[in-house]
Amino acid sequence: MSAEQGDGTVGKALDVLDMVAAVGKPVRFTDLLATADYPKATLYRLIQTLTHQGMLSYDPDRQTYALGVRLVRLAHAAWATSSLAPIARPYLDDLARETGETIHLAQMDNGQVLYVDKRNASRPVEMFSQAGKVGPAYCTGVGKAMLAYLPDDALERAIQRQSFHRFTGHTLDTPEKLKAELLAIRDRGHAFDREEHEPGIICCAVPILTRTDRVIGALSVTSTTARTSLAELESRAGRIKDTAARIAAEAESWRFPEQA
Amino acid sequence: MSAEQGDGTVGKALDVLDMVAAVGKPVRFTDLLATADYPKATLYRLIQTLTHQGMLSYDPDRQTYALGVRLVRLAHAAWATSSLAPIARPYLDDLARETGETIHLAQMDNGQVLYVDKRNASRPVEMFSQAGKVGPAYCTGVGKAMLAYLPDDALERAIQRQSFHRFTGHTLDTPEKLKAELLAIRDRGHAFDREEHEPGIICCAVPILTRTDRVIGALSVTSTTARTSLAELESRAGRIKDTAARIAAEAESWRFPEQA
DNA sequence: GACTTAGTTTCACATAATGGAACCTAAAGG
DNA sequence: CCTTTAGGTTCCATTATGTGAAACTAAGTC
Repeated sequence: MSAEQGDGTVGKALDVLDMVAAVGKPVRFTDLLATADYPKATLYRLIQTLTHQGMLSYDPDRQTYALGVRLVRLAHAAWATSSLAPIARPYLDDLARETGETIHLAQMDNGQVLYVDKRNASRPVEMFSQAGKVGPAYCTGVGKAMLAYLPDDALERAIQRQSFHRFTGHTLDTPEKLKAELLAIRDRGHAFDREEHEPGIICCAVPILTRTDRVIGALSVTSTTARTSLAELESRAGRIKDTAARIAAEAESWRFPEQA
Repeated sequence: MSAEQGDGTVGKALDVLDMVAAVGKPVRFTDLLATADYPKATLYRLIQTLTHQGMLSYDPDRQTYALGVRLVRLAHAAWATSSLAPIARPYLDDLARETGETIHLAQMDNGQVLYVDKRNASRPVEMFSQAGKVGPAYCTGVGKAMLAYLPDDALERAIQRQSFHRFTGHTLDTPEKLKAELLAIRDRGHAFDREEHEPGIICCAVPILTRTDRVIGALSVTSTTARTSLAELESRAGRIKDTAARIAAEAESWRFPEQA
């Protein structure tokens, strides 16, 4: 939530956006001033610029700032541009229909898991209300699936900077346990979440890999211990892997259409 | 598509994002260099910064840049922060179910219409694939509904800078015709789109207004001339207005909960 | 009418962005 | 095999841009 102090002015501006995003509702100038430790004038100009650029919107009645419409436009493009999300859409639909379970599509975002899309057993797409969330990598099915297939150096870095929090009694809470688990995952080709993040919630996840074995995402089928056993979920593993492979294939052919 | 040359570095950086967004698929450095007229080194650093900040993602295999995940996170927050979209969601569902027609939720974005959410008669939410688009204000139902309730000065400005393009034979193509139409809309409380933007497409739209009559969005029921007549659509007007009023009420109470 | 509190502007100053040019590659051409 | 070209990256003197303390204004309080 605090300033990352990244690259120059642009970094600061994006910082401000993050702060506004973090609050989750329209903020007054002063609120931001309190959160950010930028001097008043600096923050002021930053906000002015962002507002001017359409990244923030200003409500003159209430004197509040909120994230602007330009973001929505950009995000729309991001979604469309992403090789993964739009391609995966119909596959997620199928998988959700077949399994009757909750489906997650995730990508790696700087050491964390970003849920990119979701299908809910009961309700249809909840884009933007459920997707877009981030979560820890080391204790979610999709997170572990992606970690397991990271190149060694990237994995090492990811593990080193990871801080472990025991969400439940099952959470893997040391680098060693995690590494052992990742090896096992690589071995069998799919990951489980055995109530490691939330009690009662289990899942089976597979990585989505390019031909060169680069991780571009992960796919999971999630359920509750009440509804489904881990063994039942594992019986789906083949089907999930198949789906992941199809998505990967299509993503690649779409993304690199020019090659012979 | 070309550089807007706005405020300083941040403006340029956002410009770059727009350019990447405009292409709609991963771009190489050179592609951008051709589009932007920034010097090589400048653009390079800009891109580096954006990549570093997670606003762009870099594919080292293909040496291409795409819009980054941070954008998705921010957009998620924008959606949640928006007083309108998340609140309107269930109402859109209801309206879609009742009418069996396509429903649009729109907001004003700097003189243009931004579609924020959509329900399709047949298919469920298509968030991000359909919403997020922008369109002209003067020849869409939602656009005119919002224009009609703008304060006089803002309206005047909006009309002045508007350039009129005749999309169909029915498009209102002069400021005068538009003004007359807007008065009529204000009079009856709802707007029509009489195939003004796309042939065969008609709609009935109402503005979403705060207690102080500020426009915060618009809501429309869209159909085709083949399916539905304008009169039939108008018969829904009361129902749509009612929905708009409920959305407005909830948006306000949520946004300004502190008042007595 | 003095006294906070919130937002906006100023201006001397220094950082951070600029961009021409040089420098790396790696692949294409002779 | 050596050259050329094109794509990509780094340098560095120059200066435009952004900085932030402080001054200022406009509303609320007491």
